[in-house]
Amino acid sequence: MAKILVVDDEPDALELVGFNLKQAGFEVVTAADGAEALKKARETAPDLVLLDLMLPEIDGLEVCKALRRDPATAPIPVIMLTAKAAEIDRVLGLELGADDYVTKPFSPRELVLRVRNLLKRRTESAGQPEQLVFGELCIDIPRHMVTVNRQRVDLTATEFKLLTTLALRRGRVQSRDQLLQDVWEYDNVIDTRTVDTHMRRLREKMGAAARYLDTVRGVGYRFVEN
Amino acid sequence: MAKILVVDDEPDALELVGFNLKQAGFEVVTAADGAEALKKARETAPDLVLLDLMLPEIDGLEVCKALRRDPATAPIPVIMLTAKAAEIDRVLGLELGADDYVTKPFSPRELVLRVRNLLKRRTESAGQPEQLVFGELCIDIPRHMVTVNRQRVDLTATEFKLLTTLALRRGRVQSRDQLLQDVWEYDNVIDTRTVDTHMRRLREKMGAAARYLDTVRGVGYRFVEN
DNA sequence: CCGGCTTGTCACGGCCTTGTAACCGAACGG
DNA sequence: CCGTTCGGTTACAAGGCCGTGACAAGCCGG
Repeated sequence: MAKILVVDDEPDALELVGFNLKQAGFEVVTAADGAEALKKARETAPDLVLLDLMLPEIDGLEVCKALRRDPATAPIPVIMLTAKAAEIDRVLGLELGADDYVTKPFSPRELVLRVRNLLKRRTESAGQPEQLVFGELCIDIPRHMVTVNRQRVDLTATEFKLLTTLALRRGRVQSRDQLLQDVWEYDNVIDTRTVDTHMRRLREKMGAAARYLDTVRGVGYRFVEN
Repeated sequence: MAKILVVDDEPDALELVGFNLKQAGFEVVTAADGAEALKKARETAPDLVLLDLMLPEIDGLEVCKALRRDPATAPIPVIMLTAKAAEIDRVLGLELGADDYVTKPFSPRELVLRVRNLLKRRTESAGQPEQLVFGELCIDIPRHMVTVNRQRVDLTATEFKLLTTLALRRGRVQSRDQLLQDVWEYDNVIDTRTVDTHMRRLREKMGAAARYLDTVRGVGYRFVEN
């Protein structure tokens, strides 16, 4: 699902938070101090950072500021973890760029809820188009529905994901390996020829609209407009 | 249908507006000055106020402001009636809380149209609809009641929430995880197959109306209209 | 304290999806 | 013009997904 960097100097807290997030289906990366946090934030490109306010050496607020200064990590939302519920700290944290805060002790539910909310807000405001229309072809992502000439086309889950992945990166050629990563999600046990079979099934089902699916010999596939 | 309070000091105008609104099927209450308007607004709880800008003693703008100050009348939409088309007045009126304005002389059609539009906007923006009707299926959210072909269907709390969650996001496919989040509220201990069991129970109870509950293999469930 | 209702889990089975292998035509390079 | 490589096509077996029935634990009213 989403990758989360958890920063806390107490191993117990790290363990607890990590466990709950993993339970909720998140991928978890940890860091024990500010320097490590900044390093891992750049290296692993997490979708969200859970940052303890109280850290040795570098303060949590400093880490937050540093994250914001680095263009590579600036857009990553930060949730501050703090034991003090003091309003000053909250405001300060928000002013310094934290997107939300949770006070210790927190319930796992609350934590997961905050994380999910923040991620949802981000992805929503990132605003991927919900509907892709190319001539007679219409792809409605939330409805999981594809039509060609107003006629419904029945696609399986994998076929749909393959089509949308190509359509969202239209124009750009995607290698089979790339597609396996995006559509099959890092299941690199899978043969690259599998992609070909799925492309064939897609083309067969899409009839006239198959012309949007272009093969680039020796490289991969691409979605062509027009 | 809806109750409308018309405020104007000229009896002729009152008569004219009242007649047209009644013709259009509205219930009409009248007031000849600001004091009476405020009194009747509190007493009769109209769905909308049609307010002349030029009033003796208390100005229309003052009446509008007063309506907004009183919590009992604050949410009622106000349409301002004015002879001067001056932009300043319009902005002022809107800033002071009027929701729309109509300039005199106005056509009855225009007036009724504005009233209808404003009422529609209000009920729509009042957030979620209270009743969802799809052919033979009727879901009454505040009453926690579902009927199919005018026949009551007895749903448990979970079943009802599952149905309304799907119906409110109708069209969109919801993954099992998403449904667990929305219906079971972040109790992430629960098995995703539980959703299937509840869907089965829902379908069983809903008889003919089960056709609205659509399975999207490999993805989740969705509520389909028609 | 009992009995019924709600609710989460599990096992079973059919069907569809899906990954892979084999075959073959097309493209490409020399 | 031929050989090689790449990708389209076909067929198939394994496995996943989901509907279904059954069941036990929890909860609540009587």
